[in-house]
Amino acid sequence: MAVSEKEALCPYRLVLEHVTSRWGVLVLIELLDRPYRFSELRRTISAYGGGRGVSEKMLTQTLQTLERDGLVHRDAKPVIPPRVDYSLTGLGREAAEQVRALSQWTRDRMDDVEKARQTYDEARAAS
Amino acid sequence: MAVSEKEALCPYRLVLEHVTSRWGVLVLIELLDRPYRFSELRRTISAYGGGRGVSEKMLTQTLQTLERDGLVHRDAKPVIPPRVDYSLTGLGREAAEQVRALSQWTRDRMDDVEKARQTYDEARAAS
DNA sequence: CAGTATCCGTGTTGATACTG
DNA sequence: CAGTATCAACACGGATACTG
Repeated sequence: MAVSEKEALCPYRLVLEHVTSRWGVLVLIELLDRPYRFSELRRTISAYGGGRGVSEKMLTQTLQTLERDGLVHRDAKPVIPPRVDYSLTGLGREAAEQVRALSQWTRDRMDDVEKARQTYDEARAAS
Repeated sequence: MAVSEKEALCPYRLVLEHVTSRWGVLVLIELLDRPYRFSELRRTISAYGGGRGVSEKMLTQTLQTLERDGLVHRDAKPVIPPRVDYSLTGLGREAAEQVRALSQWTRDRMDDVEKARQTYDEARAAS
């Protein structure tokens, strides 16, 4: 997420980093489908593949940041046990769509990238 | 950039992180305009605003990663003093355009974000 | 369930010095 | 000029324990 001295960065860079942050990307993409509850979101994202999932802490942090930026809407129902639904705001939806597009592109071009890597690695294996 | 255990992440997530990494974003956007030499790129990006600039190390790392992924082309001329030009590949240009779009969107919506933040902060200042 | 608070390992970052 | 190598700091991310 990057929160430290990045307060010193130009504001828009900051938002960009929130949006493109490790978990920010996944949260936005998931919420594009439908609203999610906290744990539900956690499970879904964790199952996403690769490394282990999000810690509660990181998911909380990510959601709070995105909420503060006005991209995510938090709806806490005053019931017991607690129930909180997260969804995208209009602003958030715009961002999420861009992110999804980039993510999609990456998947589409994966073959080219892998090929490029192979070429690169072979070239320097010949040292 | 993120290079550690992220080797364990699904490959496309990895590329996505390269592309959206702190300096990766700026490199791609700058190279969209024209080719740059190493130091030139370093100065331009550093002047970008906010925090201090890229360290040589980080710029090198970023460029190497992007080159390996086939997004950036490195043209090292065998002269003294050394001269190396960096430019986008076709693949890189596609990525860069997406990134620029996202970056542009962020700038455009900055006002809304700032407003949202203010609202958010005020709401919780009333604690 | 949905968080908060705290602590700690480790990776990423960046200064600095050096090389071709 | 265009890097590489080394080292130290610090922030990030996660595990754990606790709360409403």
